[in-house]
Amino acid sequence: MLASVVVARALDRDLQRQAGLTLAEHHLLAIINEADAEGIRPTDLQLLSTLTKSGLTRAVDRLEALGLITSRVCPTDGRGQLLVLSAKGRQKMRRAAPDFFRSVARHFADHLTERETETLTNTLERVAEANRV
Amino acid sequence: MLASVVVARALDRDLQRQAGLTLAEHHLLAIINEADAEGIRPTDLQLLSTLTKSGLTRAVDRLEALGLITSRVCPTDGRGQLLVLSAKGRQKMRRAAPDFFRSVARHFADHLTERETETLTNTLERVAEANRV
DNA sequence: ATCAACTAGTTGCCTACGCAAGTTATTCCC
DNA sequence: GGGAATAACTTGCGTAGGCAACTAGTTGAT
Repeated sequence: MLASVVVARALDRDLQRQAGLTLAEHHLLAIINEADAEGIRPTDLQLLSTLTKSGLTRAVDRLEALGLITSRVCPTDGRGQLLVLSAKGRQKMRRAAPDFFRSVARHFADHLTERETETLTNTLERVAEANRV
Repeated sequence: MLASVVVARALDRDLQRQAGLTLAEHHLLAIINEADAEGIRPTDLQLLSTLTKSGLTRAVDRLEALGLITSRVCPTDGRGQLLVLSAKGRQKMRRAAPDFFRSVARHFADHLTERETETLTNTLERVAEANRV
């Protein structure tokens, strides 16, 4: 817990200084960025993010207000939305990437051996999965 | 990050139901409980907690208002305090312990082998240490 | 076709907590 | 021993985000 908080805080600080983004914002943008071209549904986004439904609604609203993503009603399900990065959002992510990678290396990855990284990834994925409701 | 959030949420939910404590509160109480008999200073507490200075001030205030800890001015440094568990606080922790251990096992520990636990502990301690400012 | 049961998101309300700027006590230096 | 520099908290302010209750759209059973 301590490690996760301390790393999150460091990444957040760097991101805010270097790209004007919060770690949470950056994370959502990253997930959306890697998603299908026609967009991602908030429900699917939630599975990959650390936010709850309500938190996600508001975060998405903010990102949209910032002009970094756009949303449209899902054509196959009128209740839902499809989210995509705007041009501005894609640019922001592209420009933020180098600094972000350095930041992750510096605050996290550089402190692990390859073997440890592998163990960490495996076990923590399993733990996360086990607690998914 | 996802694993830490998901586990924290599960522990928090269980603790609130079973002991009426949040995970953050429980964690602070646990640290204070394991500290020296004459008490612990907020500054030292902070090193072991996930909170910042200001967050800690308020959390301590809340715990004191709940009657779970008591504070007195540190005799050797008038700027600081010494925090100890009250009788009520010690009782609370004692009663919460069995459920809490089960909760930790269920949501976290049971999903790891001994070897993995060791790796995790080592690497994450190192990471936390590296980011301590 | 209709109505119940479910699912996707939203909103009201509330609280914890971070940041940065105070305040008071301490230490250090000359 | 007096005054700058530092340390230990505290406080004002702002915001993210959780919970629970709501709305609206979808599905499934009869």
